[in-house]
Amino acid sequence: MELKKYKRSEDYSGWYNYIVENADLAEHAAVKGCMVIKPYGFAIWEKMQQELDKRFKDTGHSNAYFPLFIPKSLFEAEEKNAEGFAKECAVVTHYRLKTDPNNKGKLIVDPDAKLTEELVVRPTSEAIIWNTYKGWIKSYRDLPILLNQWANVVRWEMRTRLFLRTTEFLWQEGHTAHATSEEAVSETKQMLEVYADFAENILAIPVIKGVKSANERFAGADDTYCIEGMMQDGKALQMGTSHFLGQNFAKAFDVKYLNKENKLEHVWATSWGVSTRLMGALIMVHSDDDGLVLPPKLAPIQVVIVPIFRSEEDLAKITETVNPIISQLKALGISVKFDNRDTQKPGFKFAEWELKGVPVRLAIGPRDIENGTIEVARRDTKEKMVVNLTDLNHKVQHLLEQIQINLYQKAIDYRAEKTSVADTWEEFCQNIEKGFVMAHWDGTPETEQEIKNKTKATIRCIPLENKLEEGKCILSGKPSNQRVVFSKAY
RNA sequence: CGGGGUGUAGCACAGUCCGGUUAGUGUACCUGGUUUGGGACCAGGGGGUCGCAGGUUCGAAUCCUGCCUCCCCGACCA
Repeated sequence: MELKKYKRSEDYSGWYNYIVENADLAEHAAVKGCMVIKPYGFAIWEKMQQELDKRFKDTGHSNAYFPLFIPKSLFEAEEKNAEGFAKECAVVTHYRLKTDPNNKGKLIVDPDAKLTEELVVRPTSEAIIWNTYKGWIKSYRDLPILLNQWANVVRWEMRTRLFLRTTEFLWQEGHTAHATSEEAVSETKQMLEVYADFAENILAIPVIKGVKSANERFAGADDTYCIEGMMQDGKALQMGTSHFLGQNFAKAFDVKYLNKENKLEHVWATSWGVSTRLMGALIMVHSDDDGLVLPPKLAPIQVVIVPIFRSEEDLAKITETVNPIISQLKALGISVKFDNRDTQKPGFKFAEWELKGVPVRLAIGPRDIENGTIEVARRDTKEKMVVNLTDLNHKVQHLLEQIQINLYQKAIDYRAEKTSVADTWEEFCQNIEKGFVMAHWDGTPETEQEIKNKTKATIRCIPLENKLEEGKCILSGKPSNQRVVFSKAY
């Protein structure tokens, strides 16, 4: 373990990388653009999965699994989708290697093992799934289909960052099929609500729910809904999307059903996903110069107990006191780690568990044993207090709830502080450097592109439940009836 | 793909310009001792094809050529 080196305020991306690597979340792999998610990081992802999966099941979805490879002819069926992803697809062209006759001990691709049809490594699964749905759907009685899959996908991005954008990443993708447009739209919105609820109540990250402009829409969708969060550098991060796909994929894959009137109709579709990018959001929203700060609901270890001892006898006494505490906390559903290593000093352990973001730390030594007390420290505010052992269970339980709430509140306050309203172009240019700017827009892709060229800011979304008001576009001056969220984004 | 860096012990780096003992420092690791309420101290020790491949030279971490990695900035990013 080395001493901390990066400050959030001075070198944001250095700070971010430092936390990812030193909190044992992930590291760069031997493959360009890919990462190894380490056990501690993966434990957090598993908690996210559990929370999300429960919500998917509660809203009637089941899990399934589709292939990693998509034949090129299927992939290209939905034209816009194919076009949108074409330039970042990994493609399998051969299925065999052989020893190099000219270079002993080396392998070459066997030219005789060329595939007759190339396979696209999925960047998203609409194509393979809708090709499958074609065989499953004949009648309105077969609908809706409500599926989700947990999978890896590959998108050959030019530039990658741990968790935020990696060549291979883990995600879930929901793919549903419906008899009517209304039903599909309502599914799209329902899943957006699920994501928002998860983000705010579990990740403790406030999000803006909205619709994407045409420029930012998913390739192949009629509408893309999203949740957008603000990071501690004022930039936006798209944290989840839910797409209303209309009948685009049904038409591309010829998926029709007979309705009650015995007429053939194309099926309506949605898809929705969140990825390991959420790990990045979690880090960037809550953490500080001492390391990771985890919301209690996602912390693999919620409480760490650090004994302070000189001798074996001291430790034995402490262990005797601590054991019942551990059982009691565990009985309350709290995950506890007793760090009784005798190879590290307490100060070292304090720093290490702070770096790893454990929400609550308990320290207990001979002094406490004598007084029947224990020291309780919270990660988010660094406050310490000494409490009686008799009060401990409730105290800890309460504290975990408080930390969860406090992290959310801090994030929402920060966002409010960094969000401004702009009515002139000058104001806009000034404020966009700080964070979100609410401004009028004339609704055209050209204007949005122009603003992006000039400022690097994009429309993150048109907020749902937006209040309507008359105004003039920040750039073109043309009339507009609502403000949209502008920001620089990851 | 363009610009800028970078690659030397697990990690962070010095040494490279100007070639020349046995490649060094901090940290981590191992052993022993003293320590332990905020990242301990002392002593001893182990660990290196100096990114890879060629070349120049009596001699290369250092000079030359080619290739590659990773990072940062940009373009790209459903």
